Amino acid sequence: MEKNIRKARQARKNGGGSKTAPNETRSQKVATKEEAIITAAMKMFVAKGFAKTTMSGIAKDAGVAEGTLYLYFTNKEDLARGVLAAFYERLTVSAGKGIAKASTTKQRLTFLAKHHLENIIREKRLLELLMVLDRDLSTYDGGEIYKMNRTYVAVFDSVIREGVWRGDIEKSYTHWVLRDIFFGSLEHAMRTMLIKGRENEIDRYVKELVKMMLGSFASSTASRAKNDLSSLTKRLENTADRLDALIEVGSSGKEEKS
Amino acid sequence: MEKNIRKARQARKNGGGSKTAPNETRSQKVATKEEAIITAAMKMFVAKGFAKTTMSGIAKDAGVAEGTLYLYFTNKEDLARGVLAAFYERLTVSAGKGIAKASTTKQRLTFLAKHHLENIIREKRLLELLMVLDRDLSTYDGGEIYKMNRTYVAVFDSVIREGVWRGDIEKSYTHWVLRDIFFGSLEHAMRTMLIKGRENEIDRYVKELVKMMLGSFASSTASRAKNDLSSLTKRLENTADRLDALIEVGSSGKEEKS
DNA sequence: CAGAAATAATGAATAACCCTCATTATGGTT
DNA sequence: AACCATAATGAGGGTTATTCATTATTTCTG
Repeated sequence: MEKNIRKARQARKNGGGSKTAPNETRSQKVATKEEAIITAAMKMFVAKGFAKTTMSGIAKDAGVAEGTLYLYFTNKEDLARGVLAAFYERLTVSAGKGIAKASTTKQRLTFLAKHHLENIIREKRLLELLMVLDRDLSTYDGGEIYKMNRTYVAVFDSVIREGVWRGDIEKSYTHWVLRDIFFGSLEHAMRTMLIKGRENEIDRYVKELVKMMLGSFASSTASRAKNDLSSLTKRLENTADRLDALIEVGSSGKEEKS
Repeated sequence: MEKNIRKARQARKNGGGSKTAPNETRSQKVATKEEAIITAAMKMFVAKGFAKTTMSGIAKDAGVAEGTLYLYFTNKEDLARGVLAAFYERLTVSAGKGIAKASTTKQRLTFLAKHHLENIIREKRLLELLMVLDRDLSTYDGGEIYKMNRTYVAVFDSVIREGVWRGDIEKSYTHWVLRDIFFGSLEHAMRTMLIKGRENEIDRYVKELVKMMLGSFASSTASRAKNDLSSLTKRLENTADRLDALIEVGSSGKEEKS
């Protein structure tokens, strides 16, 4: 019965058509309809959160009957999962693009942090979805969001891995601990920024987080500047910074000053 | 009408009587009844999350009629807020006790981190409440949870302040950034630990987080010098290699093996 | 202490919501 | 054109948060 629709659901991602064009095959129509539903749902979830979003409202906005929603998603939670998956997909793409343009570990981490923070601030309520859907943490592993989240986080992982290889990040840190520190900090920061109206301090926040993650290599060492080791460190830092600057100018024209 | 009950709600915290003793003044009775409601609600929220917790279930467990709940709390969200406030209150007390027993900054941070992580793992679903109630982030400031959260976080703040004063923590870090990094990391860690079944790695996690927060000051001077020398050497080699590569190629932004 | 006044508690009724399913519409195929 | 598998519909069932008219309880007053 609904099996065919569900199959079509997997087969999306290809049809880029946004509006319901006149000459579409049946499965294409199904795909665009699902997109319409997800779009409408995301709009409403972002605007009102999970509880206050109604299925009837989504249906109306997507231009389908209420019952139709249940052909594409088994229930409200499943629909929210679809919304989250789409969100992660978007994030993954834009994060990958940004990383490609940055060369140093510091630049990459900075970009990733800023990118993540800006996005979750813009769509704050989607994180509520994550928590609500985490209800069944045990079965989370197989789910769609989980996979999307994995591929998104993989972007970060690759930056860390290369950072360790380059010697920018202390290798004794456990990978997944670094991940939690990075994303956890940012998501918590989002909350306090929204509460306190500190959205304009994103740059400062990102700077400090990255500094902390890069640890002793990036820190000023000013307070300990008296012995040989410190001077050596400082000199090396200066060299590395100049090298970074050189690479920055050579590879991409834009980017702000450090 | 309900005004008097609400007043009594503020006046709780004093009557320690748990059961409904025969000789109670009216406001005491009200206070114990509210406690019963909050206890029942917390039990259910923790067990089933916000959405699947029903007001009728809470009422039955607390031994009151459904309508009575609405004399003490304006709605389900307000009740959840009360539950969260009670949770923070408990956390604040136990955190304070633990801090008093620890002397060094490292010990204190370690204790706080472990304490927080263990508690939010045990009562994971309460964080879902936080997110759901964050709906009205703008009005959050005046709310009850906000205040309780502030006093809880103040424990952490005092540790940090003293740590900076003692020279254990770099003073260039912004206070609230440190806070976000600390609590955000732990709360995110909780999620991944539950998903991946890594609850047994709490100690390792806490250790790394604290190490990162204390930065270069954490390790003893002797081992630090040795570590730094080898790290410096490696980093210097890496830098030199990258510089060579850069010179050879000219200004291509790509990076690969040395 | 009786009776009045104020306060607290109750639970049936209401409205809103998610979800099901019998029915109808549609697109492709022979 | 007639048929059939698939897609879409929306009224109705069951559940839930919330209200409010009514009842119970405590406190006050003369």
